[in-house]
Amino acid sequence: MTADDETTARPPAPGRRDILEAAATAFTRNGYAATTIDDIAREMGATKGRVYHYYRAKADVFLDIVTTGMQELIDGIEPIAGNGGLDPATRLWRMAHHHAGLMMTRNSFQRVAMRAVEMRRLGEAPAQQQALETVIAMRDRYEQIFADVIDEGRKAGVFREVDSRLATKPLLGALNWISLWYDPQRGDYNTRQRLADEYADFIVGGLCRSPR
Amino acid sequence: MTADDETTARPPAPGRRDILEAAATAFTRNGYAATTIDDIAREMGATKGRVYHYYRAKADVFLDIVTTGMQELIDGIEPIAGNGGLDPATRLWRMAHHHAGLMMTRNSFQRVAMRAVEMRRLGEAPAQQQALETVIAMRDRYEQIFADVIDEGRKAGVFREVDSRLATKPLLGALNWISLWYDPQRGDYNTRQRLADEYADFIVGGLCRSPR
DNA sequence: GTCTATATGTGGATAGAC
DNA sequence: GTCTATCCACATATAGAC
Repeated sequence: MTADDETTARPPAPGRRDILEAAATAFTRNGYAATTIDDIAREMGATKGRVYHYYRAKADVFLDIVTTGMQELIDGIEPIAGNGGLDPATRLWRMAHHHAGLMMTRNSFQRVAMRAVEMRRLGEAPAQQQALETVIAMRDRYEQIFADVIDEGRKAGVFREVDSRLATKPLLGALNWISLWYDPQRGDYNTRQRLADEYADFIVGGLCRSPR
Repeated sequence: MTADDETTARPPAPGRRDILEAAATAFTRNGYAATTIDDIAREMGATKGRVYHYYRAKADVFLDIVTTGMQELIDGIEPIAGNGGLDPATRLWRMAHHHAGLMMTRNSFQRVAMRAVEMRRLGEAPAQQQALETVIAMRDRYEQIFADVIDEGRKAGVFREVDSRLATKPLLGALNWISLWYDPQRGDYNTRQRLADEYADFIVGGLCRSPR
């Protein structure tokens, strides 16, 4: 294991943290293209000199938010998916529950991360293009973790006969959509838990064999 | 019923159709803010003079796409929701199926429409701001149509005990997400039907009483 | 109705003071 | 490490020819 493992993003350095938080908030408010570097700087009570001291370009700030967000997702569900002591339906329920939670508690980062995946290009720089494709690859890996658990449940007979890879689409679509409508200002711990419960029930219910 | 009914958008005039199609394609590719009027014009083999002959501003083009897309959604499901001859689960299944279909066959319009709802502002002009809020209102009405059918099914005992309004979130989230990953270039009629079937099954299954 | 200029504002990125 | 000042490219929107 090297310190520069390609498939694992490390948390951002302390100096960059404030910038990422401010930028995530600003991107969430107005979207990537409509957000200016001045917006980001103003969000943290500074000027753009500060931003450009830590990042070469706006796209790099964006990519750092996105990879951080994706890594948070992966770190959260991998231990659940790999817990062989639990049956597949329970694991899927907990994975969905955890994912839903992150969409709320880490709303700005996750909302920005969700947007990145639908982008095709992110500018002229080939390095940034490659970074964007790395993010897409992280998303694919993430979907595959869900697909594997679905396959286990299907073979065990608890889930319907579905194409597991395709089945992740409505499942994660429902969950990801939370990042678009949930208002992080509102709601306490309990309401978030109840909401995540509802989502997890809905998702596992949608995959289980029909009662008829 | 007046010709200028506030709650019903009419289809765009013929001269505007080409512009909307081109703009929807361009917005889908690069997003609203990153798309230039030149991009839109180039998309239809013209120059910006043409666009500005029909629309005062880029935001107006955007809003015309969005209201058209939302109206297509409403027109499609209202007759299904109002069909008293069908039980609630069947109606919900068909509504979900139809919605899924529009996300694929009308991908560019629907993808742009989905984006509008998450926007808070769309520029400085108050008229555009008001138009954006009208779109949000259309979305709310649309969600309510689903919520009403869910309530019927809940009272009839076929659906779980859920907050119907909240239940529309995972349901429509799963469906709307299609617009983000589906590639309209690929897939024929049959594959679209199969996909819509899967989604409708998943959604109705997620709301039905658990088999246990 | 559609085009080619062009006026005008704005935003990403850099240079260099402190 | 943070700031101010500035360059330069580009995009919206307009004016006016055809």
